[in-house]
Amino acid sequence: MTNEVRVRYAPSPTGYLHIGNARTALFNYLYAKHNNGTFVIRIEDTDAKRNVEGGEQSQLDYLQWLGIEWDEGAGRGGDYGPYHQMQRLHIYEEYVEELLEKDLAYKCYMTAEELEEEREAQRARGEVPKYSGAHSNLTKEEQEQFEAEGREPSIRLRVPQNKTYAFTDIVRGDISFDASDFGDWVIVKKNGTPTYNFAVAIDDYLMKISHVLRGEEHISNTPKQMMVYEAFGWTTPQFGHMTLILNEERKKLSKRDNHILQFISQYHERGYLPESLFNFITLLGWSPVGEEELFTKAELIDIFDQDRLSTSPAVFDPAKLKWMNNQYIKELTFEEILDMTVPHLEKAGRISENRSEEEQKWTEELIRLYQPQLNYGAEIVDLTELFFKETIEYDDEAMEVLNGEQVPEVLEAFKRNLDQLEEFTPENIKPQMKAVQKETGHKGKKLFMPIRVATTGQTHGPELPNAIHLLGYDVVSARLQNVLDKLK
RNA sequence: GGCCCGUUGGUCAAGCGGUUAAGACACCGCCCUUUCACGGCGGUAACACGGGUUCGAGUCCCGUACGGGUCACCA
Repeated sequence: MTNEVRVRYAPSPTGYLHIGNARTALFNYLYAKHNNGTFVIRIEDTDAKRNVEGGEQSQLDYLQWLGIEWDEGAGRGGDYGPYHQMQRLHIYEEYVEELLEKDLAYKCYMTAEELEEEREAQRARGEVPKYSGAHSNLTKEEQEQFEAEGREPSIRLRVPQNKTYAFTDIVRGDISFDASDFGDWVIVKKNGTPTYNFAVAIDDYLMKISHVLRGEEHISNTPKQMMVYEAFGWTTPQFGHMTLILNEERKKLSKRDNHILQFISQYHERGYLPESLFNFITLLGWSPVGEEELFTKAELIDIFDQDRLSTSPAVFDPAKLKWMNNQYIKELTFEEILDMTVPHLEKAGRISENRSEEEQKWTEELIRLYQPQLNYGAEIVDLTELFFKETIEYDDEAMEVLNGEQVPEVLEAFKRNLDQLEEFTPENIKPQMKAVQKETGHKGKKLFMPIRVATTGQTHGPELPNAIHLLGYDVVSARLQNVLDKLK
């Protein structure tokens, strides 16, 4: 037995990579890299009905996009393959045979209906539903009888009674389960494929997995897997169960949640950076020593410490992710920011795909205007809305500004000055404000806010002379006139 | 309902028997900017409750409450 750290992430291709999956993969990755271990990816595709087309590839692609690389497994090969469970059926068969021979497992011919009846009856009696063991001691003749009826058997593991399954969880410490809470459970379905808890145990053993880090929802699967190890006389890996990630309703993040973007692909599409997602997800359920929160992948690998995994669930806060992404965007070059924003403007139909040089310049100036506050690529569309609206509405806050008594005077003067401008450039526009100040005696908020609100419709917005320039003389002039008319 | 896990500000969280109970996001205020954004500074805000143990409990133990997970021939 070596001390080599080997961990795995074992997705099933029943969907796409979502935050919860990514988090599990991430911590396994960090643990492996921190300990110079091996990170394996195994595909658990035994539920053929639920597998979705392209799911596996998509998950692997997004893992890579996040910067989570694996050393062994799906798409990469290795010494312990194959890494798809459906290609390992012959392996499970051998082990099942062994259990059958040793009478540690047996064939059960009960139908789904019979089992359901049994459970119903138990519930009616106020008992916890649990397989009764009705077929645990069938005679050869009885088995043949069922076979003759055309029944297909499933195979169940004999669960030892009067036993406690205890383990020391890497995250939570000692956890134990009473074997009597479990009935003999199915290890091979009627269709011949192994069940999750069985295949996992076999594979983790054969792939020499040393540490199993997974979500808290697997705690109650652990004793079942321990039973398999026990049946074969194997020693178990170390288990560690990480906290769940919750939505703002404090429920496990589920695929049908509409408050929060669930899938990594959605963050990619909206223009989040993989580095910030990596950083952010790491801080969900784990905390570093010290007060710093922004870390590169290399730093995280270096400082990762499984003892600092937390035991209570974490609510996913999109606002903090935005902030963190903004921090990463600030490190980008302007070229990179263009790459992450321009496609969104194109897609929204705000700018043409085949832009003239002039439109390109305008676009770049527009994006530069919002660069400091940009949280994610797609946000540029909302942020810049005022530049594409025909008419603007003034909300209460805006109206309050426009109702100031100095407003008509300021706007009139400003408009008059703009009218006389030969070149409508930011450099020329700015002095006009100064001129209005001199002329009317109003300055600061009293000067700028009316102009800002009248031209942009917002009390918060981008650098004013540039915004006015980008809007163009015609629009600005019309908007100013419109407000002046209204105020009369 | 049984079993399992958890409970420090709105959220993420530090804390590992003695602290003025960190820090971050969000929120609010001030400063910078003649406005806005960025940035800087500051503020509001927390140990679920009840019993123990202890000279001393956010920290240890036991209950209660609340929250979550899981109870498949899904993974």
